[in-house]
Amino acid sequence: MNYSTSEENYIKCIYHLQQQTGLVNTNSLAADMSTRAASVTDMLKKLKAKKLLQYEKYKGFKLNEAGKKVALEIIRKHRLWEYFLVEKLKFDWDKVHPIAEELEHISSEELVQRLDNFLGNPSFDPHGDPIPDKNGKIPVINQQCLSEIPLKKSAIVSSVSNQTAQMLEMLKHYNIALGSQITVLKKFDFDGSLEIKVAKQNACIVSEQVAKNVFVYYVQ
Amino acid sequence: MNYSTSEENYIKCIYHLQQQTGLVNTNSLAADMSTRAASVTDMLKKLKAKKLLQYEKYKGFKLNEAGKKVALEIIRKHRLWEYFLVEKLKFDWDKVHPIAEELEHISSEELVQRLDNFLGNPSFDPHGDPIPDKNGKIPVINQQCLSEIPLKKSAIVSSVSNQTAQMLEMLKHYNIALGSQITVLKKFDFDGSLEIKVAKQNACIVSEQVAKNVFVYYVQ
DNA sequence: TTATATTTTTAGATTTGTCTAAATTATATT
DNA sequence: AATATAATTTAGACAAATCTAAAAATATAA
Repeated sequence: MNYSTSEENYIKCIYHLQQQTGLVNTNSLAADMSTRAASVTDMLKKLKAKKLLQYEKYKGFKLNEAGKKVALEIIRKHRLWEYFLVEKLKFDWDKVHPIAEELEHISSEELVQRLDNFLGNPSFDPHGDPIPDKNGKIPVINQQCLSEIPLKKSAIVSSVSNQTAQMLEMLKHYNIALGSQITVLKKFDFDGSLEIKVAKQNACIVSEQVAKNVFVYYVQ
Repeated sequence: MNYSTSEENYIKCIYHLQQQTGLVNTNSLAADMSTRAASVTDMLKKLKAKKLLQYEKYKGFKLNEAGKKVALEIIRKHRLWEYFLVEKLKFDWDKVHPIAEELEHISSEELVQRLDNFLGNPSFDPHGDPIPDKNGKIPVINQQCLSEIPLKKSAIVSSVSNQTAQMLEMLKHYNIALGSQITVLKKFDFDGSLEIKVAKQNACIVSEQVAKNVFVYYVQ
């Protein structure tokens, strides 16, 4: 089956919302898609007719297994292209999202598979988000929020949940990137800020807000 | 200015047709676009309104300078992506056209420029067609048809005008690729076929039909 | 040069995806 | 439980891109 760009954008967006909330409602999807609730209702009917959606009028909705499969294919393409843009074309990671939004709708399956191989079958995109494989299987990583790890335990940065240009700027300043080694030295109860050591640099202090958006996994 | 995928496809197609015929007529564009004459007329009005087209009802049409500039940007993207698909993703050259037809509509200018640099600023695509630079300048090559070059003169294959899978199969069999060195040893008046030597291989005979679709340039 | 054939355009319909405004259903409040 | 508020859907309209069928313009041929 082949879906329009618009259908694919809805599918992807529903997927992300239902990951958080289980059932999705019309208004939140409209907000996330920057469109009107009436337009969402129109599309819900189409996706239900195409058997991608569990949907009862006024009762909320979510993708069924077929819908999730389609969503994961789109997400796979999006993240592989993001990886390509950052690793091969040397884009800054905060610039690649809108371009990947276009590239993810290129339909050739062979293209995706060859791109995957060309890139060395990466498991995570430049933001640390997992890249589903061709069967829709998502690599899992045992990650924890930087603000919650024990003191003195060495950890590696695996993803960043706030992916704005402002956040990138901060992380660049701290010299924090995906793969950076971090140890938390002290937690200040006053404002929740942390004293951390990034790799072999001098210790520094990050705000609770920053810490809550940085995810890490343990090495040892 | 930003154009729809449909508009871009028309612009590109008009460009190719007017390269051959000067003025383009409705029916031939409809044939090349696999659409109806009425649809072409509709689009011509739009492109004229957007000041890309010289068009008088019933009198034929052609792109003006602004239209040609847009066409060359699309062709540039198409050929850069074809180069990427063949050189980096290892697609066969007869498989890449439909994928490049999709990729050429990705809008980011920065993407095109970075892709160009990543590929090493190639001048010709995998079919030997010239890749316009960012200013729309097309590299010229002094090429001649294989069927018309003098005997014993060494030449390099620069492009192939018939780009079907069938042709590719023949050329693969003869071990002829872009960049191959060819010398014509003898011309048979009986059927126009040529005895040629490809690089350091044994001499072989190609039909007039093949020879007419292979273009070369001289080395010395 | 008149009649015929071909090409091109117009008129009006259709599909997809969107919208506004109004109606309907669900939820919250008193 | 009745009513007010919020969420959702329906009805009807619109723009883009296409189509068919008919009309108009141009080209060709007797």
